[in-house]
Amino acid sequence: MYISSKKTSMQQSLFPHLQHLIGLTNEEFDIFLGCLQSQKLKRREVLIAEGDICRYAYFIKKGCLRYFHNVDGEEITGQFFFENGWYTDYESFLLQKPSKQNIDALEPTELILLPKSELLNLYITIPKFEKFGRIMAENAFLGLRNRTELLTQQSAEERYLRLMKERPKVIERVPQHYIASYLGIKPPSLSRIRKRIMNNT
Amino acid sequence: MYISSKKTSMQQSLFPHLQHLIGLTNEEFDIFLGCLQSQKLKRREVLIAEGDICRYAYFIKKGCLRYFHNVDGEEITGQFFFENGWYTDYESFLLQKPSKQNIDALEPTELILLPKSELLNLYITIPKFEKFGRIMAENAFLGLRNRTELLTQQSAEERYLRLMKERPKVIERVPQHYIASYLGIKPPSLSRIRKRIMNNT
DNA sequence: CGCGACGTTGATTTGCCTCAACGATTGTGG
DNA sequence: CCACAATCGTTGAGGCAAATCAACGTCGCG
Repeated sequence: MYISSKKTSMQQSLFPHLQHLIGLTNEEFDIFLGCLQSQKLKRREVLIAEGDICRYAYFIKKGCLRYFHNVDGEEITGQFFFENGWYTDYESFLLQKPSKQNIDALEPTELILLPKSELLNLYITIPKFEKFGRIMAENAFLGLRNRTELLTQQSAEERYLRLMKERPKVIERVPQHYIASYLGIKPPSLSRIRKRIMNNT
Repeated sequence: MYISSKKTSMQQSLFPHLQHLIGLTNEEFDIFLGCLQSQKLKRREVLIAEGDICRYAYFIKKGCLRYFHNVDGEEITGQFFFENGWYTDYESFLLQKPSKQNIDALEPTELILLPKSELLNLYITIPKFEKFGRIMAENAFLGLRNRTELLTQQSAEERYLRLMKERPKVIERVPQHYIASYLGIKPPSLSRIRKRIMNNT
């Protein structure tokens, strides 16, 4: 069986991922590959800035993204995304209107890009991709629901403990002041909370 | 053209809604109608309790639903839904696992029910419904995103002002202590905020 | 080296919570 | 029809967690 070099480089992560999701044939996967582009980001490089229109869904091959928005000149971090997951700015991507948020890379990051226009074609040529789009939306929903639930947790300390338990990757790989922002508090407060936790164990 | 009495009663709200969404033919809409059930709720009646598995997507024909979950015996209100919109407990509906939340009616409410099993059938028999499922998920996502954004707003007063501006229906129709819970504060605090706003205008 | 980014710590302020008491309104049973 | 309870919003007093403001130490990097 012929396997393109592009496919070879991607199949470690993307192919099994999609295989699992919607059970593509090799032929269908080749069509899919034809739609893709790729992009690398340096640490701190901005992928989407506020006001941009998001025209891609991104598969994170390696690295880490975060999104944030500005309120009164202050960055509010909304979420972190790690390798082997999809990310897109749903609101902008779906409605093709200017993004309210910014996305940047916290580490050197490698992305695979699926343009919206190609996705719309895939919906038609390979109807299975409707399922793909649906699952993407559902996952985005569940991720967001998780964070909202976290935010409604009472005290900042509880929120931090929960984050430690549920997503240790975030604690390990993300600078502390971003975590503070994600939890809805300021860096000095997070520092004190960490101190308190250290002492109580 | 033949129109069933059931369709007649529903088409004012549901038919145009779906027509707009995915452009069903009359034939397809009839199949869809065959899948539906209906249900009425009194004020305060519970639709889904924590631990239940949500087996339906609900179209709200009339009335108002809210969902909430319990943290340490306290109700945290998560969202309000009004007539002419869909609601389902996505996490429970998608994964068919026990719901973490409760849904009740804030007013006498009339619902149209679409069972999950029927929806899965529709995905197969009328592939257009994949689009329906996708749009439902997308809308659920956008609604949730709205609330999360609201919660990350700094002060409770700002959050309340924004809610007033963006969803006056909530202010008009929902009892104040539910609004307080939705904004992440306690009723006495909301009362004081309202007082402050009255004086400053 | 010198600068910027990041985390920590102290002193003070503040926004919201808690607890409690009190009207106003609505609903209900005698 | 009235008496009573339940629900809901308001108001006051006091407390606390996190914000603010500011200074300082450390690390990494051009």
